[in-house]
Amino acid sequence: MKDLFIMVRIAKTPEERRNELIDAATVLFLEKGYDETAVSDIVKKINVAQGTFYYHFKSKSEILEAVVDRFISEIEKAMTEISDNREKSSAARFNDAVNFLIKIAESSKEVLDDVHQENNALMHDRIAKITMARLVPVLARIVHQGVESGEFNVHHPIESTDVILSALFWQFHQPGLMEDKQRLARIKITLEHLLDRMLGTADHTFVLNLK
Amino acid sequence: MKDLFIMVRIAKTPEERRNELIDAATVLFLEKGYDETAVSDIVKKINVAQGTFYYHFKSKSEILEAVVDRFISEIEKAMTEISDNREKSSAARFNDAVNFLIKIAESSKEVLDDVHQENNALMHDRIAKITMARLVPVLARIVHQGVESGEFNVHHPIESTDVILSALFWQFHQPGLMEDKQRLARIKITLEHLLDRMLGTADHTFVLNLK
Amino acid sequence: MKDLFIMVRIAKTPEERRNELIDAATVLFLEKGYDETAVSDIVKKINVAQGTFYYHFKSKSEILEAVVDRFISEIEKAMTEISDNREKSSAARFNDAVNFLIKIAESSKEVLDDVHQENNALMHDRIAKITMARLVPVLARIVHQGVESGEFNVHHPIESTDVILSALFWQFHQPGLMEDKQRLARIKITLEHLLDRMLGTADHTFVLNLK
Amino acid sequence: MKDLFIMVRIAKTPEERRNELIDAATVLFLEKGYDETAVSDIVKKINVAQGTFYYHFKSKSEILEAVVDRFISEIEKAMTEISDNREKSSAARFNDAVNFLIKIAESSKEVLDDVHQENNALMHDRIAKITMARLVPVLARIVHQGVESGEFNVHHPIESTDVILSALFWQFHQPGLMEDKQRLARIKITLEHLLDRMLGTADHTFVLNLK
DNA sequence: AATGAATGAGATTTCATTCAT
DNA sequence: AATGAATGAAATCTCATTCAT
Repeated sequence: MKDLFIMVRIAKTPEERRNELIDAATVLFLEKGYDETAVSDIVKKINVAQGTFYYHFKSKSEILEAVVDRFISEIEKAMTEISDNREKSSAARFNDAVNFLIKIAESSKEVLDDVHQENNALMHDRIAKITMARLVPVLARIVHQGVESGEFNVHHPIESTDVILSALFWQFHQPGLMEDKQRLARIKITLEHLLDRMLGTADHTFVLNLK
Repeated sequence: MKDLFIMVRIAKTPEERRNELIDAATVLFLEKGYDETAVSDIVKKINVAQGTFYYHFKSKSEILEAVVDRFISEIEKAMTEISDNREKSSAARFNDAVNFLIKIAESSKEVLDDVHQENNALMHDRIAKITMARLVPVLARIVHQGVESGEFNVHHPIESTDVILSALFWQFHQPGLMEDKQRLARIKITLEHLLDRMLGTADHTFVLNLK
Repeated sequence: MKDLFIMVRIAKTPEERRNELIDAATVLFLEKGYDETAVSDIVKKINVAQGTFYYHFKSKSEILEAVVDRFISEIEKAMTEISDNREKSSAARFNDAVNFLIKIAESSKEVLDDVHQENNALMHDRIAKITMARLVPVLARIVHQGVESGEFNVHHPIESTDVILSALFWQFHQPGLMEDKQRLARIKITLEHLLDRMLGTADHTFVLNLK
Repeated sequence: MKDLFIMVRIAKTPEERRNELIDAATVLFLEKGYDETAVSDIVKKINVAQGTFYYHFKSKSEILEAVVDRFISEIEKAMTEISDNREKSSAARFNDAVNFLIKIAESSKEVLDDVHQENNALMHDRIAKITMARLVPVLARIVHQGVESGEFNVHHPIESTDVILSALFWQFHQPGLMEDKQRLARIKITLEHLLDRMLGTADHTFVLNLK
């Protein structure tokens, strides 16, 4: 049967192919984790030959880089938009930012079942580290503005943002969190409260989209 | 060279051998990461045959379990001691607990160079998750007592402890943190300050051993 | 816990232990096949140490020998008894012999599920070959006597017996045979009929216990 | 020596390579038995890398399947040809068929020395079972036609064929049979005679090529 | 007679990467 | 740009057997 069909060779622009590969890899890395995903899985998913992969990427780890980069760029872009929205107060923008992160966390939870979540330590770790590195400055700017406008009361904006973001990351990284509604409710209240305290805002300034 | 000598057969009690193996594995997992460590590396390190490993552990992942378990048991034990020290105030005990975690983080940093730290995502992730799960209750008890004695002002002790611990974990997980002395100093001040705010204590209640 | 009990060392006569080991091995070889059975399985089954095995048997294959030998000796003994029963006609004794083989086949089918039956190729093969070698003379004697008494009409008693036995062996070796009642009924009639023809007896001389 | 040369990479069509591998495996399985043959033996025999094997077969057992399949297909094809030869009587065709089986048995005996024959229990068993399943219908058809044309006198063609074939298989499976010329002669006469009786033909209808 | 920890060879399998076409 | 067969190193795990006690 295989012999009856001539494998049609579709040449695309390098960028198109690269993106297809990154798309496939993203899904697989999320589903099965980086280590558990073979290069052969990636190429099979978009029906190209093994060699094609190595035409576009030097190695398997290079595509991880690309996946992570693209993922983060998207987040960063959205975050920057939120941060640049001059129509909202600093507190409102900070609130938006946090809720955006929550949305991201939720959508990736949908892809990852608990069993596979562990396999993702590597990718999650990378994404988290890089995201932190890139997001902290953006959010810190909001904080800084908030301090200047008198909305926030914070000593070290950058470091505080760093600490706040790490706390958020960890919380949303916990498996099963979104399912335990009672716990989620307590976490919501706690986080909102702690944000108020850490940023020196009045109670109930922040409202997280956790339900 | 190795080939010229027939290995001398030294029988030990299973417990001894098991511990030797766990010791070796711990070091290697920290140095090179779990995936990058082969069972053959472990046995070579203590000069036993490959089969010896499988006499004591059913699989490679079983020894990871053992490594993690032992690591955490030690931490838990120390933490419980700190927490049970009735001679100190809640704040002092909480302070001790945090400094103990810092000490652990520092000593594991010594083993892990930055290059290899990434390989450790899996083990770090496991340790972190389990440690959190086991440590949160212990620390939360301190917080709870502090609330009762009026030292702390916290709404949800467990959730707050969870958030605080996650923030700490993340901070100390950051590569190169301990080397950047300036940043470290700012982080120290920030964390101390945020702890005060989150726990509702007077400024400068907490003093972290970060230098 | 293990430390609290002192493993009681029970010394038995070599013959007792040997037999225990053969018993265990027989069951395991039937259940899982020779290759799939580890020496460690055998010793675990009767709670003795690995070394004990090698005190009684030089090698794993030696115990297979022993298992097969004992199995066959039992068959041979029963067969000889049947064959020596001077109160019955040759045809009746031959009939008894065949039915005895059927009984053996049935009882081993009970132990072996179809999945594992394939693993038993080796043991079955051995048993079959040796059984044939030892049983053919015994049965051939009955045939010979039957020829002399005029009951049978056979040219080469030994070779004929050999052929008849091989046919029987194969038939009963077939997986699932005993379950397919319809087929079994046809096989029964066919075998009875062919036996009559091969031995030159009147129709319905032989009645096989297949139901 | 081998280490000094880098293997030249020769790409062939999957079918070619697959067949090369099956060829090599067939010989080795016959010579040493399935268990005793390592995948590394197979690839060494045709000078390809270990990985090449797994590019073409999912597992070692898959190539056993392939070996057996090909073996049997060849037999089946030849048998069908014999069976379809309308120019010969049923008896003549049945005779041809039996002689063809004898030829197969003889040629495989050449490869298998007695010592290694035992290792082949698994493969022989498989081949025998499958061959029986596929050959019985073909031969039974001849028998059936013979009954209709009045050449044979048989009650249950299928079951009778089954019994006859099993007897033949076993006989030719016996080690050393072909070497013991005297015994072979007696077996020849006996089989010829029993075939006549079982199929209800006149004496000396069948002539087996055993010498 | 018995113990059981230790041995070590060897087997199957995976997979990132290469390269001739 | 793409193909896909081939590579080969490396890894985990099994198990018959040994041997000091």
